[in-house]
Amino acid sequence: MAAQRADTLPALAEVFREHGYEGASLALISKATGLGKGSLYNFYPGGKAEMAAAVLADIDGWFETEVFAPLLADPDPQRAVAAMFDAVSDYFRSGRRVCLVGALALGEARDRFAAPVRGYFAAWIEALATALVRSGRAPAAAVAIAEEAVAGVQGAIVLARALDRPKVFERMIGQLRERLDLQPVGRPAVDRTGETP
Amino acid sequence: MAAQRADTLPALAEVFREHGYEGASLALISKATGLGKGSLYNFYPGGKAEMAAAVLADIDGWFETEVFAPLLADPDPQRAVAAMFDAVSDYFRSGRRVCLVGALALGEARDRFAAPVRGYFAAWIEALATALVRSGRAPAAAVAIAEEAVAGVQGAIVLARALDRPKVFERMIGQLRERLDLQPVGRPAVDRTGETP
DNA sequence: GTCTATAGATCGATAGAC
DNA sequence: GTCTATCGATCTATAGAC
Repeated sequence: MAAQRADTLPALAEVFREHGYEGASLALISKATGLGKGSLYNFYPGGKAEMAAAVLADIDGWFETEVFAPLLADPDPQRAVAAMFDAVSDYFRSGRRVCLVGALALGEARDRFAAPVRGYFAAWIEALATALVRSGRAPAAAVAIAEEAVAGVQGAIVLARALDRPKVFERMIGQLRERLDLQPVGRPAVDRTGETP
Repeated sequence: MAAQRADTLPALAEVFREHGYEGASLALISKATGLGKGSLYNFYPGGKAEMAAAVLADIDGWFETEVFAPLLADPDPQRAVAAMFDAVSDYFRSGRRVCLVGALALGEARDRFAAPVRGYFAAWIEALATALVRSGRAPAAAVAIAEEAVAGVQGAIVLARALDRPKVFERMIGQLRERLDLQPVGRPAVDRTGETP
């Protein structure tokens, strides 16, 4: 059914997001991927830890190309920042979808994945701060604002899930947009369920 | 060793914070509390679920009396909001200590504790919004700002832990203080390790 | 490459002595 | 009230047939 290891990543990511690292048992993973344990260990000899690491790398790669790279390279940094908010709002399904990286940072397996977790957030903050500097902000202020925005996204996910109100996520993203002096670009909020990592 | 069930709550809370709900095995809990499984089931016949529920109730009670009530009742609402930031900064150990309620909202056991998790955040937002209204804000704006502040605290914890930089937490709390037009009251940052839930 | 069967450890929970 | 012993279930991981 799964010709390559990469084909299993979306299902794997969903299981880890929904159940956490400890809660994602091989039985759940087997059901979600449609693969027996033997097949899973064929793709991931390192077992569950390697599966989670592969998912993290996949997520990091997606953000790298879809979010961080445009922030660093788009000739119009303001537009790049606006596109970032569109992308994260889509990616996190208006807060209905958990950020696996953030959940791992809070959760039980924190030490095990400390390096990739730190790298993800550091790259995000650095890319956003770079865009803010290119749009005219002072470097020190840019970093502070970037940290505030990235943390704001994470906090919005926590709060929207805790209250079970996706509108809270949307409202907070809107507030962050305003604080970064941007308007939504109005990209259609297409449903991309299962498409992105 | 533990004369009453309440005596076990601090150790229980720490285990759940450090390992999450699924990761907090009875073996870990037994070691942290110094009690055998038999004693634990004597205090908590419902097992691990009842232990976590008791911890959540304890945390909620602490915030209710130490944070929410002053926000609602302090004759000087500005001072109450400033005291709130002092209290949460102490409580979360500058981001070194995870918010168990937030972690549960993101994590595996989300559905099981949905009601107390929602109640905690709803009470916090309502109390903060009330204080903001009493200090002169429009009701609608007060709720939006309160949500932003509560989510900001949660995001600050995620980011500070992910980056392993407590200073990030402190800086973000400072930004939130400014946004709510407040100055730190300069209460000494005493170490209260193990004292609060 | 995928499966079933199973090992070995650990899980939550219970029973019963003291 | 606290302990030890233990149950049955579930866990991760492996072995080996196909």
